[in-house]
Amino acid sequence: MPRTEVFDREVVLEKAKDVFWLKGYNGTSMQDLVDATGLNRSSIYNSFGSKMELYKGVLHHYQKESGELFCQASSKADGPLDNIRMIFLELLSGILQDTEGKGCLAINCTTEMANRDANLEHWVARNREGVVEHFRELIEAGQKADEINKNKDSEELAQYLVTAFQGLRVTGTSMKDKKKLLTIIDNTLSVLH
Amino acid sequence: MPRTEVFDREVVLEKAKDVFWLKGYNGTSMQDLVDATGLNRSSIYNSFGSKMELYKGVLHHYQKESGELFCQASSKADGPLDNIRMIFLELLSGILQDTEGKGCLAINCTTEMANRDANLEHWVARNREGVVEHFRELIEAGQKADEINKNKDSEELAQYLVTAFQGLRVTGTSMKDKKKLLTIIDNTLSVLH
DNA sequence: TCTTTTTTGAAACGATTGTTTCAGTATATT
DNA sequence: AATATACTGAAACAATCGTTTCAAAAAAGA
Repeated sequence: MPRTEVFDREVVLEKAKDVFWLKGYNGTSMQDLVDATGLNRSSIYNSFGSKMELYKGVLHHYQKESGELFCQASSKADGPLDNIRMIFLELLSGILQDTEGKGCLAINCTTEMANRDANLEHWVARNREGVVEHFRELIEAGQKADEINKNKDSEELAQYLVTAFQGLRVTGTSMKDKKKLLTIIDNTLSVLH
Repeated sequence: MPRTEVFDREVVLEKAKDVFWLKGYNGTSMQDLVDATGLNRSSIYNSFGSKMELYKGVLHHYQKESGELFCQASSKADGPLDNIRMIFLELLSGILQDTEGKGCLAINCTTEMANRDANLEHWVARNREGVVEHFRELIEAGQKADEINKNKDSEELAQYLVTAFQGLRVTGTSMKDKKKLLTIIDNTLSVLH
């Protein structure tokens, strides 16, 4: 009976994501989204409701695929500690490739929007907790494998690593010296020993 | 002959700062600035030129007074290493007092605007360099006083500390657990030993 | 007090904001 | 092929955007 959606929802979210990522929520106009997605205004409202709902859809989509960085790191890594190092090296690679200065969508959302919308605030907090847990598991595995100091609390170390991770992402926006960024990573990871 | 300005430029910048800080550049309207400063629209344009020029004036004003945190830390500190710790504790205090979730104006500018305006990009980079230098001086003093590991490069440690500082500020926006934030600081500073 | 200079207030500017409307088109099922 | 459904396109919505305009008001020096 009904006509089916002619566009791929995931592809649209991907394209919308790029715009929000580059320009931020308030810096992105509906016209920007129309241009970027190729959809008509009414189609966007028909399928996503509003600009804010589209933004939240983009964040949800981003969260699903943000595990990619961790998968990539995991596949290249030799053991838990090296896995953690690889995560930071993947971040470094992302920073150096980020010629547009888009930064991190989650951090951009944190600094721009989290204090204006309770839903976004919760999303940011939960997203962070997910990364903390991933780090914690890697740290505990590293402690079992005697690669990481067993006297240190894995939760505390994980909180520390996520903070360092976010800091590196912010630093990488205004400072793209590879050598300096590498020494920052080395110093960061030295806490695990 | 001329009529003098009836308002205090610094006070206006201070009030405008609060709005930009809370809502971001794109999230702040000219009407918001009129309401917050109490000035008339034409007075703002007469004295500051445009919204963007006012924003840059606010950043300049912010930079001048941002040294306050470091002064406060310095006055309370007992030696260079303790000074560094005090800087992080002052940041922690600021995070816990920041009930509106304003975050850090410099970081907000970095993530929202630095990739859209070359002037702001340079401001962010120079602002960061200033903090790096302050940390480097404290580190070198700490090394001379045998409080900080002399085998580590002071510039590299300073870069690391600034990154950690920025990370803590971002983390503090979505996670306000004082105990956890304190252990993050402890882990961060353990690199200096 | 008169003159000169600048700020002030209010209104209006065109452009753009996010959103809605609706007639027309396209498609999957009956 | 007919029908039912919902997507598409273009125009228009009121509201707000950043900015400009200009006459009136205010204050310092003459």
